[in-house]
Amino acid sequence: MDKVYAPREIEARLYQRWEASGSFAPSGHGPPYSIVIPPPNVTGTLHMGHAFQHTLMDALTRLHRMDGDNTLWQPGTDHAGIATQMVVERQLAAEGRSRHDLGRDAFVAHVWKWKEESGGTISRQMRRLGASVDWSRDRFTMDEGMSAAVTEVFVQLHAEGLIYRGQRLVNWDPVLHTALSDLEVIAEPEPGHLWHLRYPLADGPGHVVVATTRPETMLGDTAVAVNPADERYQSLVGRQLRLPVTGRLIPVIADDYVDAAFGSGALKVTPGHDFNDYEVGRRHNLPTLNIFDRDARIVADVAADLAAIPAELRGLDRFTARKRVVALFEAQGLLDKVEPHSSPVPRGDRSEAVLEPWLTDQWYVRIAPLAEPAIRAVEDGRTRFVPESWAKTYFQWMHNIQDWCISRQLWWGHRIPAWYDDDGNIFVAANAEAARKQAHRHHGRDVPLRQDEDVLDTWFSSALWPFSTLGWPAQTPELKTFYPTAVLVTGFDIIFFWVARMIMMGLKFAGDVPFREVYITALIRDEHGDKMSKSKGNIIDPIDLIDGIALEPLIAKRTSGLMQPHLRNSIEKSTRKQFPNGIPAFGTDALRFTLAALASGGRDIRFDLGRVEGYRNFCNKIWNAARYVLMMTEGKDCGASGECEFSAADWWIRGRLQQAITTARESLASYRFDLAAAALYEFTWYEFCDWYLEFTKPVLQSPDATAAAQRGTRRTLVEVLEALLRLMHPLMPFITEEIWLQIAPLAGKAGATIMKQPFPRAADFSFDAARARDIELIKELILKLRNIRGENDIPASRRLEQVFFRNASAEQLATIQAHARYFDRLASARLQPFDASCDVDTAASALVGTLELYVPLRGLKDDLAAESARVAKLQERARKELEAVEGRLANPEFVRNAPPAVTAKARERARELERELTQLASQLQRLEKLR
RNA sequence: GGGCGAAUAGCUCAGCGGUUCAGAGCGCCUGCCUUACACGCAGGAUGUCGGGGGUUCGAAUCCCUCUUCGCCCACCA
Repeated sequence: MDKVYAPREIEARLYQRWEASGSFAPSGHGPPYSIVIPPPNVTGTLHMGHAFQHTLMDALTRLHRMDGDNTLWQPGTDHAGIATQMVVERQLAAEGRSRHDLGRDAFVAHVWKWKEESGGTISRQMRRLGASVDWSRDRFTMDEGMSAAVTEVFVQLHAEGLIYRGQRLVNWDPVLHTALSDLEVIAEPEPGHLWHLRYPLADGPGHVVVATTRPETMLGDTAVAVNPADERYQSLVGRQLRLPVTGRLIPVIADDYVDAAFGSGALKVTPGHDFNDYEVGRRHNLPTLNIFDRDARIVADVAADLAAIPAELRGLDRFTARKRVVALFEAQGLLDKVEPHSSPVPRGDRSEAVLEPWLTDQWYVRIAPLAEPAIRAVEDGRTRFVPESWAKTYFQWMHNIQDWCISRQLWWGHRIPAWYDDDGNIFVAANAEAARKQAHRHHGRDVPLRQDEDVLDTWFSSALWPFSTLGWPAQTPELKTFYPTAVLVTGFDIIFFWVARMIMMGLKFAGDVPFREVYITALIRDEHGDKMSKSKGNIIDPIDLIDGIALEPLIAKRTSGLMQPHLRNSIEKSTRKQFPNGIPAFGTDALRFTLAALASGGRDIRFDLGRVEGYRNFCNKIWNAARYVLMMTEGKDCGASGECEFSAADWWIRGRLQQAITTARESLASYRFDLAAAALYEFTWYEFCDWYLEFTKPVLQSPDATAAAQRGTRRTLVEVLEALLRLMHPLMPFITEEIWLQIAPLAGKAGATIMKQPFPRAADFSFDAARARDIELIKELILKLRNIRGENDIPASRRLEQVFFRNASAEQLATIQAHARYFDRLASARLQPFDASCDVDTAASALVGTLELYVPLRGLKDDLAAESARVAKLQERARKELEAVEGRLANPEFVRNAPPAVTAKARERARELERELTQLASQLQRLEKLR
């Protein structure tokens, strides 16, 4: 083995072996355990969020697989309708072409081709992370099977009246030319203006002032509304106004929706281009005028009822039109005033284009009937959110859920299984043939049909993912075995988009909740707490943490393909500052362990490179511990033959391992990966390496140790390490496998891979608490000695030949004498019973219980100032604590009310501290006397 | 407007059904290349646990309130 752990070659070799041997496929005979992956965009690349979630899913999968469960981690990718189409269209645009140049069929074929070429990136990256997904079951949302499930669900929901086609306002993206669902709208306040416009009365002098952020929409106004209780306007309700610019007549109406305190208290009503106005219009039977075309330009060809739009405005973009309309008002003296005003502007989450409420025909899911059982499923715990507080978020949205617009005017996606005849009749069917039959029945003859041009929202197919990937609508064995899945691991950003919809669809079509638990992970942010994004230039590619990357390539990566090229310089600067030497290679296990260690219950994780480095060091620590164990045991008798004699240290480390196993198991069961990681780290480093390995040295390297004792220690060494590797394997698959393959035979274990070995159970280890107890005393004595040594600057090379102790119990005496070699080796000290040769006056001393320890300093350290300072510090500390404890004991309420165990403990502690203080005081006195 | 989080050592975070709970990593200080590991070893320093109030024998931990920061939903044109 090399002195330093070199992950790169090991990782590649092991993953290939695992995959080739089919180790990822379900095979356990225990209860089924399944996780479906949140399908990443097929065209995308892995980001830190994926690495994070995949690490956790893989840890769970490996844990359950080791436990013997019939374990499936279902992989797959999502066609990501809008995102993918945009990427491909951008590529075409770079060649000076548009999708319309190609035509629908050729374009879709083009996207498929590109998917085949680039779709492998994600799976390659997942392999680098060690993801043990069953690749043989890889799925894509537009596969035949998935598409069949989509059609089946659509047809059935339609048959039940839960999918309908309707004309209403939608969020229209005038750049992408598609409708969007409410969830895809991001509304952030943006600075703008509030224009106060005068609308003259039609039948006399005077006017009403309306305030608006969107003056251009006045071309579609069909009323002005005031609050019915607003006395200022009561006399005007029912009268007509002459809408400027157009000359149309519109009524003044009264509606509670209007806030009398806002603006002028009079609201221009544009039912065709505002969601609230649309509702007002419906209540008052107002006409709805559509003044924009699909590009959100003022309609160029003029419908009869819009004839009043002046020619000069036709065809203008809405923002140009805005300026023109304002100018027209101003020219006519109808512009009352303009105020700066900030208001939310709705933008598409993908295109970032300003959306336009637009009247169109779209397909909707009537969602309330589906939501109701999904609410109950979470209420009664059939699906449990972890952390639980996310259930509130879920409920809040579900209780206010709106019908879901599922049609998109895109080409990439599942085409809607609906056909139209020339009369506008709709035939929804699984395929064209079935639709034709329906039409034939309806008409009594064959009629020409054309299929709906639209495709479905990407999330429609995602909603079916937990059962469609398992073969639904066919009742496959996989579906029976693995549905419902055990847990969904995902981020809170898609609770509405995805989690809620899966629960609704799962209950509706698969007859049960899709997962028993939803573990909501935190969001990975950069070191400043900012979201990682391409445009901020703060993205860290998980693969770069694994392999490392030099500064220049990193800068190139972060600054290439920027949507806003002007950010280039600042990104380069901050990158140079943060990573002056690029990023070193840390290896997969270090990254995975870091991600697990960061997975506490919070919502945000600030990614800290220092942590990765620390855990890279941890990998190296494990590696070297294994090297040591191998050196000590390879080719030697590890207890296979002959009696084993186990030392106190051997028993002690078993006990500590048991504790680590228990903590790790409990932590993983409750998704506290951070606590599991901490338990493993602490056991490995602070107990196994710092203490136990050191305890083995005097036994294994000393000629006077018996063969039985050496066998016992070797056996413990290999057994504990072997179990520890299994314990760590779910989080650190590579290093554990690499070492395990070498250690397992020594521990008497056979197997081709650690992956299929049982995850340790505390009960696997017999443990003798009484035998282990000696170690606590030994550790404490060694720590005191080291403290004295350190504070007095006595170099480690200087042996403490004479350390005296007195007031030891018989048991303590026996322990110390039996373990002389531990003190020799770990503290470089020799302990002996107190006698007259010990010069107490010039000795450093310490107290362990009643046992007094003396380290004569004469000849080692003649200046006693350091020792004085050390003792004074201890005294101060003890005095403070005693004060606190006595204060508590002096309180009669405490003595009366606190549980007896607590008061007894406090009294005991007080006695201890008093003893300590007495000793420290006399010590200090002696030291001071000599100075 | 409604809902949800967070505030603990210089930094990133544990601890939050109450009495050795004031912790970890990184950073910092002092010694050490002690044949598993300098990606290391040994020793050490560091915080009125955001402010205020309350409950209690006892609160970082429970309750109220304030301040600051963040997120989600709704959106008064």
